[in-house]
Amino acid sequence: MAKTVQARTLKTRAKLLSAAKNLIEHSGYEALRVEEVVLKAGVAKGTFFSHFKDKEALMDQLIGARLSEILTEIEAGPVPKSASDMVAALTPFIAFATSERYVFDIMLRYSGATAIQEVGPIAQTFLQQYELCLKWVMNPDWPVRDDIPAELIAEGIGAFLIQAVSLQFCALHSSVTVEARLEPYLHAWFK
Amino acid sequence: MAKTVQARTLKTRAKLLSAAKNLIEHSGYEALRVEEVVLKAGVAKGTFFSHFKDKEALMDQLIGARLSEILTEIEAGPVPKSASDMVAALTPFIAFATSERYVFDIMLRYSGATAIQEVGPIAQTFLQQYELCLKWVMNPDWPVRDDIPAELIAEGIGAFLIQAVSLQFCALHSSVTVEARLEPYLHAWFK
DNA sequence: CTATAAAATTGACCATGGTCACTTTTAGAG
DNA sequence: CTCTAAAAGTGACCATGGTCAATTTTATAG
Repeated sequence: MAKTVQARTLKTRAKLLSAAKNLIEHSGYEALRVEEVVLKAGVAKGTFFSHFKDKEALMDQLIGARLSEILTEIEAGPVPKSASDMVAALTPFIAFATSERYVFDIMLRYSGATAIQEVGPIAQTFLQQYELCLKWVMNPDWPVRDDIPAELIAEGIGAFLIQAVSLQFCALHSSVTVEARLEPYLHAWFK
Repeated sequence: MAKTVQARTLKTRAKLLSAAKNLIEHSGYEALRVEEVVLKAGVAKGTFFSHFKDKEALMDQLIGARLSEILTEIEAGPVPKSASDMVAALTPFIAFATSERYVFDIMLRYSGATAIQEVGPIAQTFLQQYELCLKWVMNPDWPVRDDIPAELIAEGIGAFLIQAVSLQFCALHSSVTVEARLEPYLHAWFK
C-alpha cells in the first residue's frame, strides 16, 4: 500500500492549527500550552506530536504564516522612494517582530533552515523579505549606492532589521523606536 | 541584621560553576543538565536555583565569560588594517559562536539585556565587541568611510557578524565560511 | 555562651514538553 | 462484504527545568 494521506489527517491538523490560533489570539504566543491546544482540538497529546515535530514547529508554522501575510501586504504596496519611506513600509513587520520577545526569539532561531535541506515557514519569510528589499533596491530611480551589489544591500537590510529589533529589546536603548534606529543604518546604503 | 553574604555562598557558587564547566568541557553546552551539575557539585537542586535564576542564567555567565576572554585576547592583538585583517582578527569569536547552535541561540537571546536595567555577561561582551570595533574604526589610518559616524559603523559590524553567523547555520549557505561571508559586508564600510 | 533572626540549603513536588507501545480507523485487494 | 496492512490516534509514562515550605547553618546582640 502506498503512503497515502487520509482526509482525516488534514482535518485533525486543521483542528490543531485552529485551536492554537484561537488560544494565541486570546493570550499570545508565549502562553501557548500544548496541553490546551489538544484539549481544545479534542485530540490526544500524542496526536499533536505526530503532526508537529515539537511545539516550536507549530510556532514556525503560525508565526511564519503571519509574517508571510504581512510581507505580502507590504509587497502589494507602493515601492518606497527613500530610507524613511522604506522604514515606514516595513513598520508592520517590525511591529509583529517586537510584539513579543518570544516571537522574535522564534524568528531568530528559525531564520535559517532548521533541519538540513529544509526551509521552514519562517526561513521562507526571510527569503521573501530579502527578495522584497532586492526588488526595491534594484529600482532604477532608487538612490542606492552602485558600488555594492544589490544582493548584498538587500542582505544587509535584513541584518540591520534584526539588529534594530534586538537593540529594541535591550533595556539600554529602549527609548528609541526600532524605526528611528533602522533609518541611519539604511542611509549607509545610499549615495 | 544587615544583608550579609556568607563565605559559604561563594564556595557553593564556585562549586556549581566548576562542576558546570567540567561537564561542559566534556560534552558541550547543550548537553548540560542541572541535575548533573548539582550532583557533581554535591548540593541540592534548590540550591542551584537560589544561585542562578534559571539554567540559562548559568549559561549567560559561562558563555559570557568565555566570550569576554576571547575578546580580551583579540583586543590585546594588533589593530587590523583592512577588512580581511579584521575578519581574521574576529575568527576566534566566530569560531566560538558557531561551535554549537545552542551557544549562538543563547548569545542572541542574551545579546540585549534580559531584565530591565540589568546587563548580563553576554550583553556586556556585545558592548565590548562594539567598543573594540569602534576603536579599530576610529584609527586615523583606517580606510573607513567618513560620511558615516564611527559609532554606526561599529554597530553595523556587530549586525553583520550576527547575520553572517546566522546564515552559516542556514543549510542553504553552509558551503561558505562565516569569514568569507562577513568580508563583503565589511567592504561596504570602506572607501 | 546562648538566643535568635537572617541567610543558605534541602528535596519532595509540580509543570510541561515530548515518547512510544498499543488500539482504532481507513483504504483497497480479493 | 470481509480481511489485512498501513495510517492515524491514544494516553500512560518519562525527562527535565523550576518551586517552595520546612530545615539547617551562620552571625551577632546581649
